[in-house]
Amino acid sequence: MLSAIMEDYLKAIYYLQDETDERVRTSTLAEHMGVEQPSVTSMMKKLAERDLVHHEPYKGVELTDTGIPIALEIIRHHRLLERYLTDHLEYDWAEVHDEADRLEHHISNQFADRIAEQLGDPAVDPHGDPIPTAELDISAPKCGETLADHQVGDSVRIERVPDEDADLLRYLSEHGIHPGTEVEIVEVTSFGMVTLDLDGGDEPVALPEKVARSISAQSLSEDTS
Amino acid sequence: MLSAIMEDYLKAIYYLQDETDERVRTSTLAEHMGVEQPSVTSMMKKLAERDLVHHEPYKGVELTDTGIPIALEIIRHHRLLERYLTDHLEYDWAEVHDEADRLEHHISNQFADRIAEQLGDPAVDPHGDPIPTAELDISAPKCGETLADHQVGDSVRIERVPDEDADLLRYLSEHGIHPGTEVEIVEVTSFGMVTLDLDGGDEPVALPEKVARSISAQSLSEDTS
DNA sequence: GAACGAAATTAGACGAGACTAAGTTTATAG
DNA sequence: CTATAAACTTAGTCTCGTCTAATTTCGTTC
Ligand SMILES: [Mn+2]
Ligand SMILES: [Mn+2]
Ligand SMILES: [Mn+2]
Ligand SMILES: [Mn+2]
Repeated sequence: MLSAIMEDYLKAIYYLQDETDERVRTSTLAEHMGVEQPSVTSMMKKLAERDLVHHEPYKGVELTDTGIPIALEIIRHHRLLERYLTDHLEYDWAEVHDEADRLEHHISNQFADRIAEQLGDPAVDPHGDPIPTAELDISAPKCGETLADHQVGDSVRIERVPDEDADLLRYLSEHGIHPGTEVEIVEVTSFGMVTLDLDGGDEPVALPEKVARSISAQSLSEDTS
Repeated sequence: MLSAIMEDYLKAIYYLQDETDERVRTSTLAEHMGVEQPSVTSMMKKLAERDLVHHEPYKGVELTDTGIPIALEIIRHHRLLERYLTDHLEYDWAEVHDEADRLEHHISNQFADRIAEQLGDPAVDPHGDPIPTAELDISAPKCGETLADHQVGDSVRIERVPDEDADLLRYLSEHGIHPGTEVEIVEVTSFGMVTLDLDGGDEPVALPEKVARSISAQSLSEDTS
């Protein structure tokens, strides 16, 4: 019924809506999809026509109750595929995003359910993002705190990393940083460089503050359990 | 570079060319693709433009040396996917064709190579069709003899079955007929009904002659080895 | 070898999804 | 409360892959 392109728009709206909790703006969507604004406006009309989004002209769009489960279905496909590619097909986590971004539109729900079963219904994808269940329940979207929100001296556990920049992912995995890794923040410079010490020794790892702000991390304080 | 649709045309031309060894006619292709003739003509122009087919107006098309490997790549994807779906994801062989027919255009060669490796580089797909290697070598396209070519009393081994009719595949597997099954032809009626006896006992299986002609089968005579 | 029917091609249109250029609306500043 | 810049939408065009209707070519028959 829906084209792959329409599905990608719905997915993008879901992500952006999740981030800001406001209506998603045409310009934001255009940038995220890599198209010009008029393309977005025209697509929003089509999606509104089908009751998948509510479009308030000049104000932005949001997913309707019909649109949300469709977006979640695609996100489920995407994240299950990523998990499957890394766990069963020896893909590097830096390579999985593009492959999943294509395949997510073309696998059946049956395919998704079968690989979920093979994987033992995993809760998160290789980058730490939660995988919606077959009933499309999704756990806590995003826990808020990032590496940049902590102080020098804090010990934190990496929760999730952004999955779209392959170069960054390669850099991170080369330096042993995955969801689950425990690190201590050892330096934050005035010019925006964050340095981490890995639990497992080795060299400290430096990250631009912009990157630090894109990586979720939770305090390792007493009340962690 | 090529759209999924273009790939499907190339694949169709390969199949049809393989069957008849002549140039493929516009009408044949139109029927196979489920489109009208002018759609085929216009697509053939585009493919000829890119040197993937040679189009002799009013006579038909054939794949060029550039077009053949592209068709074989898609066929490799298709058959590997079918094998993978049945062997690793518990699909029934009647369900795999449609899923593979979509995914074949969207998986990378890397994905294909990885599942080939996991499967141990299988030579044939679940329906008995040969799988091209990563170097795009393909073994004996089609051995010629079908169930309908044998006499009453002959014992034969099923080599391959057509993979596009899910109902037929369900019927065959319910009656224990797969590539590798050994059967004896026990009756051929004047009104086109072929009856088989399975090696493993049970009831005889009846097939319309049209179906019998679509199933490859090799004599189990002495010189089989 | 002319005529006819089948097969193929050309011509023209449409929907999807993109673009550029031009016109509106909104928000913000003075 | 008006002026202006940014954001958004509208208008019109393009390519892709399809369609129907009209025309051309081929192969065969008389
Ligand atoms: Mn996608
Ligand atoms: Mn991911
Ligand atoms: Mn296909
Ligand atoms: Mn097959």
